[in-house]
Amino acid sequence: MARKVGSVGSVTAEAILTEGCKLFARFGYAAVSMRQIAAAVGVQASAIYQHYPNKQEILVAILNAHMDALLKAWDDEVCDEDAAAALERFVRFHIRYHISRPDEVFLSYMELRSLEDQGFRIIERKRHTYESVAKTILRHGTEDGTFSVSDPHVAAMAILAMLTGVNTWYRSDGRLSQQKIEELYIGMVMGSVGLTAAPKE
Amino acid sequence: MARKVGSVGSVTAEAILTEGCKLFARFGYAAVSMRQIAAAVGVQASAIYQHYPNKQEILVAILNAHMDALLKAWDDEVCDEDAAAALERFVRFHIRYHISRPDEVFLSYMELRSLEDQGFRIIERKRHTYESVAKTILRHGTEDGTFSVSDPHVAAMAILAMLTGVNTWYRSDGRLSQQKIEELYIGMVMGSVGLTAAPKE
DNA sequence: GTCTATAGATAGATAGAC
DNA sequence: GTCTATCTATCTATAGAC
Repeated sequence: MARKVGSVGSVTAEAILTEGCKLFARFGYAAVSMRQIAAAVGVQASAIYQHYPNKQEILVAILNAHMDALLKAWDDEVCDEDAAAALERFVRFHIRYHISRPDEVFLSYMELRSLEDQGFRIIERKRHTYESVAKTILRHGTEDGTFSVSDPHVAAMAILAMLTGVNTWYRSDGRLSQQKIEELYIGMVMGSVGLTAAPKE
Repeated sequence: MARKVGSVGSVTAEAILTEGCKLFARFGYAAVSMRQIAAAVGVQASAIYQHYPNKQEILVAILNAHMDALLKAWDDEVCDEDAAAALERFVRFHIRYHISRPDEVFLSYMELRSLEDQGFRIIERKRHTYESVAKTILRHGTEDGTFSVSDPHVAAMAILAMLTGVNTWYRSDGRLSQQKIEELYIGMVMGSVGLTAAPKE
């Protein structure tokens, strides 16, 4: 058959990323075939190559889009405030953003190993950029005496791991609301950097 | 060729788990072929089937052995002590144990999705058993007033994620000694449960 | 217990029609 | 832009020799 009636390339290209992300997150990059992705999109496998040169580039495109969106979302959120408020803002932002995109988050943590040289370097760089957001907040707060942190780098990695870990147990129909979860984690994060009371509500 | 001179089945069976673990951790379960595992062990692919009925059972055996060893190691360590000391002991234990087995740890977090029904249930049960270790320490410490924790379940998951996250950045030739890392994390964990000073040194 | 050989399925990717 | 058809490679797993 020739082109489907009403088929639009950009729609298919986008659907490949969406469905690929779901499938890769669920079964793993290596375990998912081009035919599976194509079936989820509603085209034949060969049609995918019109939009991406190979399977690897689909993964790179998914992770790239995720990291760009994450960095952009934080840029839109950030404002001038004291260290404690900035940390609280960051905790809320990270939890909210990551909870709402479980597949992208899981992929970007689990499938780094499936990236080949160039793709890996690009994604890794963006990950470091995001990590440095947390690190900078902690360093400023430590320098101005707000936080008691011996090692801002380790503290940033510890806090990020703790926050991202929400995704391993969070269920939208679970016992706790997202709001409540944010409060619990803010309490723990503030405690971990030496603050006992929440800075401002 | 017939049996290799000096070949011993139990040695091969063990080597399949060791090499399989390394390969699965590095490339992912689905991406690793029986031929790759066999080559690492030094036999032909078909020899593997003398020891494990299929690829899936290799993964199950690796994860099972890891979880059993982890639970046993904690059982050997645990003793009667107050909540703060127990939490400190747990933090040190978890970091030390997980840092020394990066491949097993990575596998047991990343490849749960590659487990089929029965294997998944078995491993998941053991993981819950381990999580309940942390949860029980936090609950007791909260009940006797040592800790300020609003939700022991969430706190346990948060602390476990934070501690396990060490594996994502730790390098044995890095800037920080294992001892120093333990101290840093103990400080953060104690802070996160509302304790400011280290309980005992 | 391990080998060689191979069956049978499925993978990523391409060619050419429409 | 998508299709059908197909190439070539590789996979898991088994059969049977030693």
